[in-house]
Amino acid sequence: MARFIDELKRTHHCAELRAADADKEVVLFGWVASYRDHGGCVFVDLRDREGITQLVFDPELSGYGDLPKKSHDLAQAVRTEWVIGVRGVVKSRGANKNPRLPTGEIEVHAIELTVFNKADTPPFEIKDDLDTAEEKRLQHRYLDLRRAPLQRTLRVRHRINQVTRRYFDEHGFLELETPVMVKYTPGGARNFLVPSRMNQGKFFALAESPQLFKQLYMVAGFDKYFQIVKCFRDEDLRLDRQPEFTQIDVEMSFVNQDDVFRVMEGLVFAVWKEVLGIDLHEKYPSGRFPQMPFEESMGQYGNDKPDLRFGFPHTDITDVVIEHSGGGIPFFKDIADKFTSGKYRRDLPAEIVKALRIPAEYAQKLSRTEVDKLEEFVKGMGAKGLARAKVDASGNWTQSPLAKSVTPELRGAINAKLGAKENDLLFFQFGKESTVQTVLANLRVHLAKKLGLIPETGHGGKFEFLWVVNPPLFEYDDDRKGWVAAHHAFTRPHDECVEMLETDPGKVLCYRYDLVLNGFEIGGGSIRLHDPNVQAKVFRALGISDEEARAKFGFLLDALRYGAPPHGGIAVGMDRLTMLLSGAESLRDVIPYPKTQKGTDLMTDAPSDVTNEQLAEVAIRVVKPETK
RNA sequence: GGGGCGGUAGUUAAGUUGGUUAUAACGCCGGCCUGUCACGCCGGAGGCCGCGGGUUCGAGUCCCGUCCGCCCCGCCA
Repeated sequence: MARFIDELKRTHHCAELRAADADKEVVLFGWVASYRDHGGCVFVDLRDREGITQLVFDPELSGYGDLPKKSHDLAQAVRTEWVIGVRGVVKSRGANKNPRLPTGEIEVHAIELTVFNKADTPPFEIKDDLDTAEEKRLQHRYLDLRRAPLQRTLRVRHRINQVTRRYFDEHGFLELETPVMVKYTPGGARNFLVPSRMNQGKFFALAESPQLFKQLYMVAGFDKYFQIVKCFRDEDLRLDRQPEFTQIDVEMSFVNQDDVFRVMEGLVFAVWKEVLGIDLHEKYPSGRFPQMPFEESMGQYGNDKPDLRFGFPHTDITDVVIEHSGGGIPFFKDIADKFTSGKYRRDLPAEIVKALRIPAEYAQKLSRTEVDKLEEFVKGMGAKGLARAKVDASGNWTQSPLAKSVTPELRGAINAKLGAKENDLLFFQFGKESTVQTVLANLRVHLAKKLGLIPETGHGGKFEFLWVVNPPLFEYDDDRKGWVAAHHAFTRPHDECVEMLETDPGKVLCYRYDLVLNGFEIGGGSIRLHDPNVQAKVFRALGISDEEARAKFGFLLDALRYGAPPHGGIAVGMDRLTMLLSGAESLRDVIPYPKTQKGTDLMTDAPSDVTNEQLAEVAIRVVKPETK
């Protein structure tokens, strides 16, 4: 029988003891966060997942177990990150309280010590405000996770999971599972492939989402489903994108878009209340989040996930430029001519001109050098340059490459459309629509950060929720010169748009929606197509033949014919939600064991080579890339 | 696939126009100290300057290549 653990059980955790516990005999287990050797006595900060308790090794009291009696030897009793157990007596600290610790009123005078395990000096200190490179932290993630900030974050994840389960259970949802190993389906995100040993030469895909299976649950009559589920996408990583991530996945029958919104708003309100203690009713008294049409979002913010914590909307001035035949500016004239000659159409992707107005009060905070540097910033995103203009008292443009050539008429019209006033700063982007949108969307956020307009997230943070609604069902694919599904081919078009499926597919709007928080898309979903006739029309508009549809989605199409209820749902990015809720700056800070930007795990060194024998079992031969 | 930033003791950084012994702080080790809690004081150890090649009398520093990490575009909801 070991003395500690077998005989001496832990009585308290390290954030538990208070003045009222004075004179109790206690047993604590934990890690040595730090020690302070005062020659006679030694102070030790003992840490577990709950907090810190100060231990005192005093030669007057000690002498049992691993705790030496002589003061000189006490100094050697423990080292940082050793795992120890202590039996001792709780004592008030009297005048020596530490107000910064919850347990600061007391300390535990150690009588008996055991060293469960010694520890090598860690590669970085286990402290809250660490500035060690993320690369080093990921190599020793178990040590990084020992730090309080990450422990707090994972507790937030835990809370979100618990609140989610309780919320959906109370609202009549069933938590049902779906396969991770699924049939490969083309389109959408790239799948991770899993070779089948028993069916050599064939492959499973890791599910990029439970999409089809949750719809089949609806056909089966389960009515309300949810799942907290891992999903996998073999795409390049970003700050807010990991190849393996968690979704709160939801599907409901007999609902419209607004019904889905209400359920999800209820969940978000519950999570904010229980995790952050924030009542979102103060900001959203109706319990509802605002909604914005997709088109408006693209027009004003250049993307479908606007950060509404600050202003700076864009303005599309293509029409103004066309009206003035380019207004003396060669690049503008070139674009205007293509429209007047009929080469470009306003209803198809083309070249556009957009402007971003920074009001004088903010513009004056930007130095000329800073504004010059923006040129490099936008070039990194594919922009050819960044035309700008400072507006003077009489509406003239200064500090601008456009100032000399622009006609007073166009300048006046643009000023009027933008509401430009003295000392405002105008930025212009023109060219391919998608590039202009991306560049200005990022420039808008970049400037807001530079100007300090983006407040802290997390506790006490500012939260701006938004539903982006009614996007087009199709988007134009310039390479294929045709319409392709903007999301997937099973989103329900607005009823009044159904007849335009054949005549004017670009104008067809659909019941698809994204939940946006502070510039991040934290959820997305749609009302699904349950009517086989409309489904057939959508396939036709996409140029998908019956055979092709059958080959790709046969089982779903079959299912829809056997009595599919009207249904719809949504998936919330649980990791992003945690990131925004906890104020973390990266998804990697809220995922316990994340991948690097190259999709590798620095701790386990995955992915790794496998043997030829392993490959032979699954009938795979590695063909080395040709050497140059 | 493309653009940008970075890699120097265990960690974070400094390192001049190329110049002889590569600095500092924290950490670590040893000594002293009974009220610290970022303890204090004294001393010490610790370097493949990411890797490979080149230029040069001489490279942490300049050039070429390459690997790794991060941010962005493409891609992806």
